[in-house]
Amino acid sequence: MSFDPKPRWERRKDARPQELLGAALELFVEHGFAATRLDEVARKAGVSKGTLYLYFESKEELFKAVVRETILPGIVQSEQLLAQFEGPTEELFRVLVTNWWNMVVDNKLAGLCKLMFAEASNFPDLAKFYHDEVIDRHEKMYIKLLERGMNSGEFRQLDLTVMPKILAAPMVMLMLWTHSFCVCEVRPTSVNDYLKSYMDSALGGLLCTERARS
Amino acid sequence: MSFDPKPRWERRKDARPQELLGAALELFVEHGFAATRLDEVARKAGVSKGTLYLYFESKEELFKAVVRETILPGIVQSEQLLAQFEGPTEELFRVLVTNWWNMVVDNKLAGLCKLMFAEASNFPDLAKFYHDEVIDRHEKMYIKLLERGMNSGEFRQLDLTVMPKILAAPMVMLMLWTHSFCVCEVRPTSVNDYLKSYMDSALGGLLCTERARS
Amino acid sequence: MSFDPKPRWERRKDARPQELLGAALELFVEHGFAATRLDEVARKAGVSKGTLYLYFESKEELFKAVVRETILPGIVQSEQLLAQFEGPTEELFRVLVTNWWNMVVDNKLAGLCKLMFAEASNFPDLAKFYHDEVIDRHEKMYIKLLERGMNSGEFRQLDLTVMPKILAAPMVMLMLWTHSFCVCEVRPTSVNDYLKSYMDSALGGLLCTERARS
Amino acid sequence: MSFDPKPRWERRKDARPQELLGAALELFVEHGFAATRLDEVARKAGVSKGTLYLYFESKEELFKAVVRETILPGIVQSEQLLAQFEGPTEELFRVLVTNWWNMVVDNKLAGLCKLMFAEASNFPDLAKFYHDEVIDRHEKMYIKLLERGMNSGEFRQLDLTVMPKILAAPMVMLMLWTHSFCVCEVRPTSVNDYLKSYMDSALGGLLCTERARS
DNA sequence: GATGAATGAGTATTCATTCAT
DNA sequence: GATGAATGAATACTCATTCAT
Repeated sequence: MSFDPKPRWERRKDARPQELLGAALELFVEHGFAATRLDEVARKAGVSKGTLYLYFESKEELFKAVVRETILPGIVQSEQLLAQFEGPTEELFRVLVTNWWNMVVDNKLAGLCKLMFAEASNFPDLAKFYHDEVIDRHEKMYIKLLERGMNSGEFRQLDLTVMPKILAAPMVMLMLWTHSFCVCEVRPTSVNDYLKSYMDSALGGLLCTERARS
Repeated sequence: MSFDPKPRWERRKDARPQELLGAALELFVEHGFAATRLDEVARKAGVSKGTLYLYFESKEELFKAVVRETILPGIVQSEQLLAQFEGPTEELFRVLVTNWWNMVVDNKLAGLCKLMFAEASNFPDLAKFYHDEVIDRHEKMYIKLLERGMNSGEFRQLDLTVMPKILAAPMVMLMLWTHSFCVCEVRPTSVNDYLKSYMDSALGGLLCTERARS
Repeated sequence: MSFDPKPRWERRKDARPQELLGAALELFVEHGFAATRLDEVARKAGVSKGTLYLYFESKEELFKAVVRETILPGIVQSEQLLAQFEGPTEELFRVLVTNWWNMVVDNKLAGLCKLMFAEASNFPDLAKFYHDEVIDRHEKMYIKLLERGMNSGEFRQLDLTVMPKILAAPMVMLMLWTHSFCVCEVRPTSVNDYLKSYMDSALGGLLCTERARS
Repeated sequence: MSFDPKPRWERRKDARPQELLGAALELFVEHGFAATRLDEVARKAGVSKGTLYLYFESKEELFKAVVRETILPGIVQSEQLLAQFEGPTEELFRVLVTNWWNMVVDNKLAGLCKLMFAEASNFPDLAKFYHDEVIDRHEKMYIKLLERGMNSGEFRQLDLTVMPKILAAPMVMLMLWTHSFCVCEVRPTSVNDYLKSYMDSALGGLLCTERARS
């Protein structure tokens, strides 16, 4: 007969950081940086408040770690897709968009994106990081995409300094949307309809009229 | 006999100083809700801290009042424009967009918009108000605009449940942008170029190919 | 009939700082800097914890204020005495010593002195202040005293770089004593005996005059 | 048959590492009791934090052990010196003083002394120990010294209840000095000059022998 | 024995809110 | 009405102590 005393705590050095980041991610996304209590993060992660400080120097560092750990994996995937795709640029665009949303929908990426917009001005260095590692890389991808289309004659001539932002806007808004005004959304939008109309109208604006006509 | 409709929110004083709301608006936009100190608001408005409480029940109520008071004026102007305009829908679209940005650029509307996205989940009733009074009315305007274009044969057939959001996204993003990642923007975007490309590509997606060709 | 409701608190802008400093002085002297809780200081002063922060920016600033406010008055008095005294230097010495102790005995000066020795290394800038404003001025007084005695032929030639410290030591120790090991003092020393023997031996030394003469 | 007196405090382990006490001594002296982190003590001693608790029940016990272990060796040496010395009492006094400082200067005794004055009121039982084992024994030594001088006719008649304290004061102050206001000492005192003047004036006093005689 | 991850009570500090003046 | 001194609940962070490994 084995006696199984419930230990007061467990040693989980390796698993801890991810558990803490996970709990923090969820709460930061839900309440924002300031309104998230470290007490609550600790409780959600099933540890004591002090344990947080074994792994992160401060609330701010925890926040930064959350952003860094969560954001990067997604961006790499898109970059690979762009590099490897063969076929018409229009299709590549549709693939990228679909893939983007699939990546975003099942983790907290969208919430994190909202969080960054909300807190960027309070954390300039984090904003810099996010800008350089996420926004900028994303824009570079879009530039490559547009250049590909323009070079092949599929797309019309476009202003590459502003089009990436314009093109990405409806996708970013979709992400923000689902974490801000979801609370009061009366007619929940069909994401599939949204994506379809977005891709259609975006391409309508991108494609050469010559081609669009055919 | 005058009809006196009960307003949605109650003016506690007839002479409620706009200075308080003005100071609060600026600081809320600059620092966010949580990081804004009432001390600072009072100082900026040139009153004592206690005075704030003569006019607003709490920090939250002050925030709500700021949003409510500041947001509405803008939306009316656009609605009037839409109702009165005569001429091609394409031109109406360009006028609306230009007007939107002009309205937004010289007051704190853009910052307030960012603030709403950041705080919506913490203030459900405010989110509801914002959704109903701003987002929804804005979407209704866009629906009217699109219907006008579709009815006249200028625009192709569009999904009116999602296109308003998609169409507005680049404008909303422009507003968010200028209050979030401005701190680290290395290549400041030309707003004029942005608006031009936005209108061109949006119309490219909206217009009938037949017309777009000509 | 007057109704006398007990007010939740009283406005005492002018009296507060002294009350706070008084309470803080007593507790700092009793427990040292680190072991003194601001909670307790506030309670002793009859205010809430927050009130402390209306008058002092931090625990450290409170500590500094306590030292500054309490120390200086005493030193001025001794300086005046030295400047005005007429008569033999030996008598001046006895007057200064007696006066010193009288100043010290009825307020918390002695405790503050102990405190400074204990905390000096933790508060370098405060140590500097104390050194310059208290120790140094005190030494200058002793130098004047000794010079006076040497010039008049009353005192023998003395090393003025070290004698002030040596001469003051028994007095300083007496102050420290009463605030450190008082807790375990089995045979309480008679201060009068102490002062008498101190003055006698300081003036005359240990040796028999017969022997000293030879 | 060996007599095994129960020691006043119990060694918990035969091999109780002196390294722990050494590291603790240094840090306690440097930062004071409260500001010394056990983390740091452990790191300096090259052990883990938990290990400290194998040897000492608590931070307080560690502190007490540090004081007890460090203090005693010094005092014995002086006692032996006093018992064995043959020659004039004046010379014995000079030998004792010189020896005292030599003992103190190269270990942390002086720092520990300062520490005791600072913390005595927080550790009454430690204060008692220090008082009985250090201060009292020291005073008894001085009493013997003075009696020796008085009996031999070298010293004049002195109040033995207070003179030991008075006589020791400049030495104690020298120890405190070097660990308190050293941080802001502008004109560093020469210890040799200090000791010389101390011994001279203690023995001879301030007054001219000519005048003292009369 | 030794380790160091985990704990959680404790404390300085902040700031929205109240209310005596 | 206006003020700003006073409040005290709330919270980030620390660190002596414990105990699973």
